[in-house]
Amino acid sequence: MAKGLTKMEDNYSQWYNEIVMKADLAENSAVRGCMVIKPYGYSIWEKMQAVLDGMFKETGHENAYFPLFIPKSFFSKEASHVEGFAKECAVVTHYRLKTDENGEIVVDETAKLEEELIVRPTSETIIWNTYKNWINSYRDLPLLINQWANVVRWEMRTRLFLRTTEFLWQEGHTAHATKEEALVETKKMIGVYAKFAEEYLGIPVHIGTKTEKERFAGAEETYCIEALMQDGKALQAGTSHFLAQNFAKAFDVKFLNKDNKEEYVWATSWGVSTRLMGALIMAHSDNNGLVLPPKLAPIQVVIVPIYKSVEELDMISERVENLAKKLRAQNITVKYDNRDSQRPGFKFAEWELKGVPIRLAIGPKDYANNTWEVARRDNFEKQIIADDNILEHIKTLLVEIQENIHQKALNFRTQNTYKVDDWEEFKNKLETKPGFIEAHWDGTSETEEKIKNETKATIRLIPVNPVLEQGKCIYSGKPSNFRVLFAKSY
RNA sequence: CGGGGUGUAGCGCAGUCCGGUUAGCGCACCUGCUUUGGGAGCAGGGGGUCGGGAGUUCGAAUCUCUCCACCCCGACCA
Repeated sequence: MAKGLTKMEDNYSQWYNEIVMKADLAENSAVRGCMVIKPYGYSIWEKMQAVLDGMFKETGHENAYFPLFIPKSFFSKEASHVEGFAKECAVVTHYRLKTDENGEIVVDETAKLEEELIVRPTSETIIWNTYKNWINSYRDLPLLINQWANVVRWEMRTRLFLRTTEFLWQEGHTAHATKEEALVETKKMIGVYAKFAEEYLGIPVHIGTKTEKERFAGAEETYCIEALMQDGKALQAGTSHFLAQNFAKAFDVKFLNKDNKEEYVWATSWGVSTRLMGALIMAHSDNNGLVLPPKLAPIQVVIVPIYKSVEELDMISERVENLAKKLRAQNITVKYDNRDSQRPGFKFAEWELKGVPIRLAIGPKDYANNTWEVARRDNFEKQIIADDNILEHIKTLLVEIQENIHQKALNFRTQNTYKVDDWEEFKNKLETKPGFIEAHWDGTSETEEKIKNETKATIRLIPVNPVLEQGKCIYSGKPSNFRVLFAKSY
């Protein structure tokens, strides 16, 4: 058991916070609600970015960059959009400081902005204002743009990675000639997110649409992926919105079609954020610390030497460097932990805390026998492997660990997903064994609201292709044709 | 933003109620020696705006006011 790490079953949120900090992923900063992402944590984010960026480009998107500031007036152009974000905006009102008579630095009241600038909470408005100039003809469409950026949402309560005032994300903003094409894009991108979650994060996700209440401000349809965390709460891991012609109308973005007729452009937007870091931590980690899927681990293999003398270390180091070179040639990231200041046991514990998938140890015995001790982070199994086979073994093992992590998460989700048809059981499950609940719903916002108020559970999503079956709404008893997915959520 | 809690060395804490030597302890850090197959031992050493500001007092980590930050529970949200 890791020293000083709170157990997940004793206090889940404390366990989470400790992993984030002890594994050197991030820490709180001097600014309320804003975190410092530390190098180890940031390198995981960089890996996520690289993979996602590649997937966006494969699907025809290009990167661009739009301003951090948005004129206040832009927000009022789309009614539901402003309503959704107004309560959590940072506003820039002045552009100068001065030293007052007491030598204090104060805001120079004479330097007041004519129109306040909003620090973007999301970029639909500034982007659609720009698209107006870019789009004239159907030949300019589709316009497939993504931007990597930081955004600010002034949340009341923040948590490292899960909800910070400033966060990093990507936001795709596409423009299309037809509704059908925009809908295809919306679904395509939620598919990209789901593939990324399953294959890279190793997190199984459900795909579906949000209810009207939970929909993005300004969207006509919101697709989402939802994942289950180890405390039985759901986490929205990515969203893709069909914005219809709402923003085109708000910003007057029209194009001439082949028949020389003016039409409004159809829009989508989609995003994932550093919240994925939170998902990654909460989905896989254990009481020994972080567990990273090999595909996203900054260090895939760590090598710890065991020695008694400098001569012994030199001998071992030569063999280690030899293997490290071969591993790097296969694009496997290796860390040789030859610090003399720490003993092996300390290093073992530390690299487990940091989630490194594979640990190799080599001491005099292994050196003499031409072997390596191989330990996996996901299930703690140890094996002695001959030097001749070590390269192939590691390659296979990395694949195996990636799969095993995903499988474990999938098993967990299966064991914590319940079909419930009785209201009392519904409430009881949420209190005693939270997880996903598949239940019938009458399709009304009133019922959704009442269920939320009485149980804290929300409809996470409406399945894309629901299994049709006759049933009765868990709350109202009214008829329903399929089940929706309920859970308590982050 | 409402309720509760916390803030003393890099980390974890004692001291605060009841003001009074030079503010302690453990881990970490530095030096040396011995060690090294699951979080080493001994010896020596360095490090403090007691969260910030103002006030009460001969004297404040301790009392008062105020501001800030963090944690937990709600409401809001990715």
